[in-house]
Amino acid sequence: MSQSQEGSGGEDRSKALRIATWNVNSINARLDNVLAWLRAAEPDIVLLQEIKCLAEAFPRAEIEALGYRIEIHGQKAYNGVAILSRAPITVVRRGLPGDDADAQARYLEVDTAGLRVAALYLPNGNPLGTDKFSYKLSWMERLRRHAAELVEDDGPIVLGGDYNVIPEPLDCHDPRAWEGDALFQPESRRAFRALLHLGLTDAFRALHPRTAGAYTFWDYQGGAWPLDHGIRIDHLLLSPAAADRLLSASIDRRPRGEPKASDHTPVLAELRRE
DNA sequence: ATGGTAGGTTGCCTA
Repeated sequence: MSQSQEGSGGEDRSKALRIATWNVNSINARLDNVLAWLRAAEPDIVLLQEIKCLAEAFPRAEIEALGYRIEIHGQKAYNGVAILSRAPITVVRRGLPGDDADAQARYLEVDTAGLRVAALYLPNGNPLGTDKFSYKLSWMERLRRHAAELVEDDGPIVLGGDYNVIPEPLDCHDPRAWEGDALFQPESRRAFRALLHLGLTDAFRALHPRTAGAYTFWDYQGGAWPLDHGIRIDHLLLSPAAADRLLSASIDRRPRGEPKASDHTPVLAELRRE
């Protein structure tokens, strides 16, 4: 039997499924950067955060022209998440369950390409001692409860986004500089670990357990990017069935160095196709 | 050193 006869049906079937998350800090301010990156990186699924617009203001046509379907949970000026996929998308829910009074657009969950996928933009939580920090912690508890329900199903799930949590000292240039920050508080880190304890896998850290300097965010202020004073706060968390298919995980630093860059850069994972 | 930069509902809020 010729090897080349096996798997006839196209090279695409053997290529990995590429899923990315990127906080773009306004999709309209970032459109040229996003289009260039989509062409270069060729992801199959992209989770976007901080689109900062309602669905009707999203630059849908330009992104659809590159072959993506789009679903949006938008908000004017603040927050907002979207999911792009080369495969058909079915929306499961807009908004995180657990607080009907919460109007902030930070969560979108869909089925696409045989996966359950959520794009999330976790509250920043600064400054400490305010309702912003308590909102962050209550949002994380809502996420934990919802994720616990999701993982009861044995299917492949990807919960990706801007978690606004530095999981470990290894994930920042100078841990002392972040001591008073909501992103590095013991409560925030404990709530992140509680997600891992549900059986979720941090895709990047699982494959690069000791890699330092693997940042996804560099503040616009203080020369953080040229000094490489970054933090790793954008994460792809995988259910066991998704983690079993994990082939690679990486951070693409190039977009952060482009003109008019977002302060975040994309995180990518490759999953074996079923 | 409570600064600095960037985006949007801009002379203020969020990050």
